Amino acid sequence: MTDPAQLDLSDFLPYLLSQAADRQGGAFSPVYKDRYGMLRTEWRVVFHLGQYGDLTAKDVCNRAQIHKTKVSRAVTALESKRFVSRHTVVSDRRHALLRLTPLGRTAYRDLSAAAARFDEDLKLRLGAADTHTLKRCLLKLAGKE
Amino acid sequence: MTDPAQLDLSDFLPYLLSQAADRQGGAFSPVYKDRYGMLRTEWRVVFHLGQYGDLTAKDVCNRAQIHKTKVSRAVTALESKRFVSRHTVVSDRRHALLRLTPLGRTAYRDLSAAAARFDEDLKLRLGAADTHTLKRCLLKLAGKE
DNA sequence: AAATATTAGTTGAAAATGTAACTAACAAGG
DNA sequence: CCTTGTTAGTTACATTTTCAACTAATATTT
Repeated sequence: MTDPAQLDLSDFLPYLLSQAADRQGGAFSPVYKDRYGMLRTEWRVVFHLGQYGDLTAKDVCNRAQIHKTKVSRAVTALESKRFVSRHTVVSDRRHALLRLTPLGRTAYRDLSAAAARFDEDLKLRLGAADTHTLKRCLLKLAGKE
Repeated sequence: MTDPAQLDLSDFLPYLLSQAADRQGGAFSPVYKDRYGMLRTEWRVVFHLGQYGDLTAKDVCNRAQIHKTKVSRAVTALESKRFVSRHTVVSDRRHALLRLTPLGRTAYRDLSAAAARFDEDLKLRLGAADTHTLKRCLLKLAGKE
């Protein structure tokens, strides 16, 4: 019933990517979920603010390639959990800079340390050379080469 | 404001994986969406049935690592669109084998050919050697080594 | 064979997401 | 200024996903 003239499932890159992303994303999610009650998008916003300093929601959208409605909702949630505060820009009141609160910063440090360990672990499993190639390919496929 | 002692965002594998998966998955989705009005899970079910022949919903869940409720709803949709038919197993009436209809088989052939072209294209962009390493790594990360 | 446990699959309610329409603030042309 | 256009961000509504409870069929235990 199989059709060898066609593609092998385990050879289709979008499928492999999504399987690997689901699995690894799922393996990491308990860290931000259980420790801080964050959703994935919230954790990403925190990650970006921690890495790049204060950003507007728009900046986060552009850098992380997340839709503005998702970011908007994540920020609202992060604000109500006191991880992030908003600061309207006086010179253009359409913009609001997002800033980690002390609580948010603590969470960021903890989470990014956990992420670094997680990543280190994967590197050990894959080997340095393959990890390097893998990340280079993924950057390309993510459209950020 | 950045924190170099911590992890670089573009180095965190789960993040890279999800970015690459989103991008490539998004690039392929118009194919099954526009041509056959399928959702991603529906396309995956069709893909599995086309590749491995008749399977139960449970089989699809196991192979594709999709939750049973998602598969159940995808199958209902595929059935109403006449891509798939159900066949209760007489020896154990809890099971129902899923089978592509002629329409479903035609769709599968078309889609898997499109997928093969898509994949071939990516291979060209990444190069054969990197593609090979990439897929090997992804299989490992997907837990299917 | 009756009671209990498992397994396949479905369904309903709640949460999350996507799409489109919206508001508010600024910019630019007339 | 005053229409028109653009940009940042929110909100409303429809679609999807998730989680938990459920049904139906079979297996197991007593």
